[in-house]
Amino acid sequence: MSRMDVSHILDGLNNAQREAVTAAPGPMLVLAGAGSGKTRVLVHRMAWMIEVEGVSPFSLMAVTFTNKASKEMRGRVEQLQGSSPHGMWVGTFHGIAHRLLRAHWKEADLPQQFQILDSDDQYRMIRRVLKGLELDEARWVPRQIQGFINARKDEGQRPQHVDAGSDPIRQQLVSIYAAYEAACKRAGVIDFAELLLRSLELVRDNDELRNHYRNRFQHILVDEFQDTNTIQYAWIRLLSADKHGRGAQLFVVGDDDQAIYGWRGAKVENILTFQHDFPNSLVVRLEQNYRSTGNILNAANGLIAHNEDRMGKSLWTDGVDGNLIQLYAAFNEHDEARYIIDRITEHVSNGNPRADIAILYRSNVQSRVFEEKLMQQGIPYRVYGGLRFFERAEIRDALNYLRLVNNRNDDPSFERVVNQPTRGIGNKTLDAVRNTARLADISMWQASLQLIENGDLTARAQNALEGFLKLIIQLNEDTKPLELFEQTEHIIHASGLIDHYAKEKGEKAEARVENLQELVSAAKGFEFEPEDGEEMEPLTAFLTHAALEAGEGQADAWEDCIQLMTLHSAKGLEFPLVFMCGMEEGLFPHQRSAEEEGRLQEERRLCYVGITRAREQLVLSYAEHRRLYGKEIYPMPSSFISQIPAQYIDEIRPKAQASSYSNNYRTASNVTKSALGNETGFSLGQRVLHQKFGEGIVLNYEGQGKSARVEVNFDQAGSKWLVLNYANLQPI
DNA sequence: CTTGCAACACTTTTT
DNA sequence: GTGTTGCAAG
Repeated sequence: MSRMDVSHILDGLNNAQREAVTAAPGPMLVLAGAGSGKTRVLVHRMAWMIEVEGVSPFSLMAVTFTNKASKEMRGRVEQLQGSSPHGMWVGTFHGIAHRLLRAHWKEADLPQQFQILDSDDQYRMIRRVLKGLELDEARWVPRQIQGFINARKDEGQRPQHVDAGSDPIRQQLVSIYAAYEAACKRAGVIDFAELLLRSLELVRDNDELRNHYRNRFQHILVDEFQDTNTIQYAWIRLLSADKHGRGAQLFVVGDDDQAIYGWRGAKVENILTFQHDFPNSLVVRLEQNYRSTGNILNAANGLIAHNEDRMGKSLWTDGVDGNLIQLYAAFNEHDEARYIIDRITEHVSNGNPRADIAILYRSNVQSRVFEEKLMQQGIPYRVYGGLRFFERAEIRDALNYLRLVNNRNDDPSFERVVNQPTRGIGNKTLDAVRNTARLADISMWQASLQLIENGDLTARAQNALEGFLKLIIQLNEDTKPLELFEQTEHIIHASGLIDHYAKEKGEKAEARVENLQELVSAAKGFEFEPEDGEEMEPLTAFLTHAALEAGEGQADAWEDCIQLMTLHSAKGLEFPLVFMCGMEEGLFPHQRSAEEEGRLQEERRLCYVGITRAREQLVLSYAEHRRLYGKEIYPMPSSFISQIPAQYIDEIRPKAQASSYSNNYRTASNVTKSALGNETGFSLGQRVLHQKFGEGIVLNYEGQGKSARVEVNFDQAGSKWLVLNYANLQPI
């Protein structure tokens, strides 16, 4: 090999990173701690392969879990390389699986224009199947069935593979699974799990194709390897090099300490399996952290050390120790929010951007209090999660019209839009259609035609149904010559969808109309970029895009605002100032995870993920009293707090005096409020009304008799000390 | 087919 | 406490 300048690839890498990037081709496991520069390693590894090893980008594949991650990876490769290397496959597992299935739809036994069923479509489909089987939804809960089917698929099991034994419930589940598969096939649709399973079967059962791709891909890089499920790993494994070196070299990067998706089928064990499957694999640990202060890292290390079955890793930094982690014991969730927002206000008034600040919580309900108070104070914030653009009802309606116009046998779409807007096709008519479809094993469209032809319906129903069929046929004719965005525009108008929403009142309806218009813009701006030999109808490409990339959450115009999100959504992100709230037993670790040791360990990893999001300052908080789902609870502080070595924690108490009370309070969590016993007649956390200041919450009290005072945090006026004798507080 | 009311449940989320 | 869903009446 001639000497070449590789400094741009290697400069700035530490020893471990360098070892990973420059390792000779061969199976490789990189255990990358939080903030240790794993994306960097992946990207530089690709550059190394291309520039130094002389591997063609055509022979590289890089797989991620999210679109965001794959976009970032692609962007950074371009940045490093100066241009986008062509022929390289960078994408999500689902994206790449989809690509394979489009290319080999015949071999995969799919219709050429197959559509993707997202979770919501899938749920509806399952309910239809249950109806068809005349099963009671109360007994056969669709959500559970959906979970069952997806879990089977994630394990690689078809209905015939599931061993139901003599368990009648399980046998029934399997037959529902089979009926669901048949329905999907009839409609020409496949769900998310099916994308993966089908492409696994494709390369597993088709020698020619498998050999083709094994010849093509010399290197496969996998991000977030700890999140892979059974079939994702099996799929990579199929393409990987055998003992003769034929196939791809695997370069997998992951962190067992950040495995937080076990509940959705991810198998951390794949890390161990990998080492077993590739005994000659090289293992590199990235432990130097470039994100957080020493104290934060030590806290994280201390906590995660309580987990068993770890690969073992310890983060360190050559940076400063920084501040201690602060712990605030709040009286209740309002006090917790008040404290955090006070801190935020202070931080921002020191000239820091709001976007530097994140409030992290275990479950979405917790965002409410913060939202209320932030809104009240006019502080801009953004809540992650929630419905995304392509998941909104009106958008799904429109897309389903597009789908149905494109493929009349698409039953899920038929069902969704047949009476949206209402056009007199009620349940009775639909039941007839469903029954006919089921009995004759035909689509609802065909069944409708048959019913009309045979005159099996009442005149009214027949008219309405015929009207709908004609509408779809008309839409199809009218939109044939049009561009995608014109098709979209025509369909939302001619179907009556947009009028339907325009007639509804309220802000919500207005937003829906706007969203529909936005959909037209999205279609206009949508450009399908085919890569080596990919072919897709613009409409199919657009629908695929909608299913595979549901769009941004609250895609507000970028504004400098406080970031609110669950701990799960925070994975992969970082913020200078992080608040982790609701650090309480039952909330975090969550009640439902408490019973099993394995699930508890996953909660602990989630806590570890949260801690390692913080760059400079981490603030933990818990409430001694919380209103949750309309019930009063008096939780214990999270066990995770005590599992962080005490020397890294700085306890901030509202008032020393109050804390001793509240400590008693906590240990006697089942004792009633009156047991608090003080002379003020008010209890901590109680809501009170003041003539001038309005409503507030009792935070603290001191003194006795005439001099007794209470501290009240008023919703509007803020925190004040009041002498009880004069204040005339009313309990609420 | 729409409206109203009662029952219900209530981690975490990407594709 | 809130939002969604199912069922029955209008």
